[in-house]
Amino acid sequence: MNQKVRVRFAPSPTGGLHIGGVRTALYNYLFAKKHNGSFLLRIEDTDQNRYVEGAEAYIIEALNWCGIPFDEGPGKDGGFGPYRQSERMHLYSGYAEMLIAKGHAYYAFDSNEKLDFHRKDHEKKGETFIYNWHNRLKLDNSLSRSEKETKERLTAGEDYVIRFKSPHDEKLILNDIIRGKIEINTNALDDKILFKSDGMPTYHLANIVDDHLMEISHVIRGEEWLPSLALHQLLYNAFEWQAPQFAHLPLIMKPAGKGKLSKRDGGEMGFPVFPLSWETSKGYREEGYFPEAVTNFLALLGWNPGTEQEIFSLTELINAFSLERVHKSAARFDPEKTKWYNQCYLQQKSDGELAQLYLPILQKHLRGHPHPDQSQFRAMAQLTKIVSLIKERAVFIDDFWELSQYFFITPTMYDVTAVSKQWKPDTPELMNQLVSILQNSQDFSALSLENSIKQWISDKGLSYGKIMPPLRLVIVGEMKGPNIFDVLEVIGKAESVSRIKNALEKL
RNA sequence: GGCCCGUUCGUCUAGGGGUUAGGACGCCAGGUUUUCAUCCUGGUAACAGGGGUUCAAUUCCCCUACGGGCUACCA
Repeated sequence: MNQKVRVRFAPSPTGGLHIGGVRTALYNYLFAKKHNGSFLLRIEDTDQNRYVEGAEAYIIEALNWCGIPFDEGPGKDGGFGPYRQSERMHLYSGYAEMLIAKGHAYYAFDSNEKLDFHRKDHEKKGETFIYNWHNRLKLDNSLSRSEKETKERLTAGEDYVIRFKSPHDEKLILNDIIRGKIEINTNALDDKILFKSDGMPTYHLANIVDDHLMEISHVIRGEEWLPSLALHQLLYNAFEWQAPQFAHLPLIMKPAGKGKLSKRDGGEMGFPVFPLSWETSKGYREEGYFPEAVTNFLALLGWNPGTEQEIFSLTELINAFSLERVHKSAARFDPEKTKWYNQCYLQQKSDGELAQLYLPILQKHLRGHPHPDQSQFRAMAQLTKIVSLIKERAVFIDDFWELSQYFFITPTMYDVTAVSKQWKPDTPELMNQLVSILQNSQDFSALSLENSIKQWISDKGLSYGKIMPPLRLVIVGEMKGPNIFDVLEVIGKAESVSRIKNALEKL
């Protein structure tokens, strides 16, 4: 590659960025970093009607949260700005005129109503109305009217659009890094509008002009753009510009049902489709996913390095990534696997780091839950210990509370089926004896407790089954959790004893 | 309808003219942990169909089916 790699992610600020868009951004980012290139963010806000306040800030925040910040973009000028198309409006009309001057575009005056009528009329006959070579001379435009008339109507201020004059009977050979050679007959193409009557360029014009001006070397975008590739190539040819290389990414499909993943699927299907919450729809961040997990599963959705490795840091992804190994076929999104990724990343984190993340959540839960020993559990060392005991059961940090609440709050309810199964007539007496053993323990460490309790069990000729399950039941409240001796050590002698006594009263 | 793209276990995928078609998620079973979970071991399950080409096709070509995208003065 002799040209400097410059790629762009070019969303339109119409709402929250959905996860497919994040993947497109990610692939652009990985490709740029892999080739020491630049990753730009360009805001394509040429459609005033669909503009949504706050969407741009959302996109930037989402990219940053994912750990894939852009090198150039709004607020980060790299010499190719501005990066919002609304701030580049002065550029586009000149290029549209240039195309007209070269005979590659023309003015068209057809009203929306008229075109709608043609479309409906064709539809009735089972045909499709295409505005192109076969009928453009029968329609109302500068090709079908005299130069004089066109000029008059333009100066009179009549509404017009500028259309691209798609060639007739040409065979176009397009190239896509992922899909290879694609042949298209230009006869099926329509004369796309490049410049709207409101004075705004359409996507097609603005996109090509900006990609050229910003010296974009590779256009990496979703497959929904594949049908426009011919037009875009034709535009580059018409301008006599060198086109960038193209790579069209496979779409991400809904986990169930038909069609591509859309912004609405999140709420309906019970998993996030947004990186960050957007309006009423929860985001991956708010649901407790780690950004590393999100980028990891997204990267592997539609691409893989050909090895059996599944866990990749961002740096590893950069090193391993290549567009050639991106798939051609669409991938169905799998929420279960995304959870698995999160679980992997959670297990990889240190107990101390997890404790830090848990602390605010814990404090929220503990509010309004008076506990005599609450202060001691706020000590980070203690919390780190608790986290180390429970984390293997967790997928999200939020799971920690459910998994550890009995460390902080004395159980008041006992699992009913466990009670009927474990609480025998002689259990209270045995528990009483256990209380005195605990009370007499000088060393309340897990190891020492385990020794003395096991010693007692074997001295008395008791079975573990008579002691251990009921002990867990009275300490935890249910038949779950880490090693019971570790739990005893953490909650301490006084609390351990009082929990047994509580249970003796209640059961 | 037209144009374009695609098709390997339920899902994500590896592979590629001769393989016991490999891995991961999920699911199931066993082991460990006297609990739960983790972990380990094993199991389940796939080349859409039909024609070619070839000594040989899941792999190459064609057709069909199915899936998907586009078909706006939206991106």
